[in-house]
Amino acid sequence: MNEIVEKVNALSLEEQEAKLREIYPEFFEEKKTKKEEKKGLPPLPRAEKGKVVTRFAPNPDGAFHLGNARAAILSHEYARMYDGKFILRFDDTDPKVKRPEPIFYEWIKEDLEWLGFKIDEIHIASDRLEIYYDYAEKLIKMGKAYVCTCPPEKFRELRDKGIACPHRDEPVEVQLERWRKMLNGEYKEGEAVVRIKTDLKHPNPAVRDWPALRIIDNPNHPRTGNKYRVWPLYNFASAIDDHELGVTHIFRGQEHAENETRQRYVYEYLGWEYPVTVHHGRLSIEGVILSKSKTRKGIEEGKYLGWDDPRLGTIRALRRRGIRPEAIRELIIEVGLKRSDTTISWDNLAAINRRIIEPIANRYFFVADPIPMYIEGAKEFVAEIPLHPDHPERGVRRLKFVPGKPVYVSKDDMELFRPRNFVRLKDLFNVEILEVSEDGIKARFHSVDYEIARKNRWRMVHWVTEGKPCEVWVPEGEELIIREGLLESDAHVKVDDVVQFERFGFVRIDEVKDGKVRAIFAHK
RNA sequence: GCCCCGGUGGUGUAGCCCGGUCAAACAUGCGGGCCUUUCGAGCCCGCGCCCCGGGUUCAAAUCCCGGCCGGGGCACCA
Repeated sequence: MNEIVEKVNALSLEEQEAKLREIYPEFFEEKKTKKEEKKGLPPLPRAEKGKVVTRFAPNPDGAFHLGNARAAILSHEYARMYDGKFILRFDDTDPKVKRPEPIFYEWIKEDLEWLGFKIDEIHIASDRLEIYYDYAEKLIKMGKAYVCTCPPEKFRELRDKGIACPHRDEPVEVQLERWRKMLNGEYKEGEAVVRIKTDLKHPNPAVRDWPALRIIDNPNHPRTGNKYRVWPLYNFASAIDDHELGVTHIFRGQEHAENETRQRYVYEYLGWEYPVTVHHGRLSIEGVILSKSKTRKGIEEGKYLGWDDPRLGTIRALRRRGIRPEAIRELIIEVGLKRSDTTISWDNLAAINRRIIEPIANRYFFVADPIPMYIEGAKEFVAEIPLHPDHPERGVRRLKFVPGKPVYVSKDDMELFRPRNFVRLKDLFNVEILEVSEDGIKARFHSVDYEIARKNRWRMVHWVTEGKPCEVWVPEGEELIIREGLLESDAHVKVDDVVQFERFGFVRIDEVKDGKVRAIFAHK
């Protein structure tokens, strides 16, 4: 053996390769295909073209955010990749703790569509309660489920010891009677629960005889009101529906990994095949709160302006900032289906987004915190500046300089305005700074030629003459900074435009009202 | 405490299943240069990583064992 290895090692790499080609040509074939698979998402196990069915099952108790987007985008992406079907299923079976709200059913659908999803089917769990009841009854009849009336603490105690609760092994007729009492309202909330039988000695106590349906006295559910008092829990409704709707592949966060173990019992009892599951890690974005409960609290306390507050990580907030759906999609695909948690940085998302919006965003001058600059010795001049430097065909904006009237420059450039410094007003002319005071800047016309500024390495600033009022909201962590300023008057922007304020950053126009513009900062 | 799952540059991912082509690739970031009427974009150069310790092997980021660190679950929530 060693001898052979010695021999092989004695050969040069080329010789080894040549020999290998001779005796095992397939080796090289395999490598080629491996390389090609690298782009985009990896192939899905047990997936057949035309037969893949995926679903996204959010609880409509809050707005859709970047964290949820991972499961949603992966599900949709694979459905398309395999010419399959993508289902949106609202998991609204908790009218109490995680109470659904009507508006979120709409918003989630809208947000998915904005992301470019084609939704093949929509199902709502609260419409399907009777299906769950049928299966519950079926499982009870099979002796695979029972009605437990132990107080929760009592049950937990027994469960941890691996002991059956007193109701577990009672005859089916007794179970059915109790099941009817649950449905009839003869038990109050908390008095009875349907449990799925599992291995009582399962190493993980959390999976032992898990609860499948419980009672809620006054559900006042936004869709079904008080029609139903018995509600399925997540694991039960989800297990039934994934099979009923023909789901073949499930994408969900790793926090659900143990739920798979639980749900498999139902599949085993009913003789169903469990879908292929992919558990991915949690996705968060640097410095942004995604948690629905924290977001809701912040809104209630008045800290945030709403679910689309630009500081938030909801899809609506990102959209409002000028993040494009393709950028979000690209980001999620890049992060892929890794099981570990990932915290992506704003830089990362911004870089992807910038590449997408840079070619479409027209350029304008926005002067934040304007300071007047009085220029002596200059003649009237109209600056004609392309809307986009790489696309002259889009036309120009015109900014007119009138002698005797000041131009406005930004306080952000203050360090450049020192007496005897030279600066170029971009696309206008070069000036020498004479004096800086509280009232403004005094400057003297120097020359028109750009080459002069370039050769002397004079810095360039943007400016406006008579701008229109404009404010830019700049989210910075928990803060929302409002920059007041002037937007060049020839900027014909409308709501939803994504533009670049030169030397300031990319923004999305959020509102144009009474001649005043509000923009939201996306990124540099 | 019990039960899962992870750990590759500052950040995100590829490679791990099937050990050698990996002194590790791509993107972003940072530093520098070129170019350019945006200290923008683009182009070029540079910086920087296999959690630790053992083991198996001619050969380990890759396989095995142990540790450390991180995440998740242990709800009549989803």
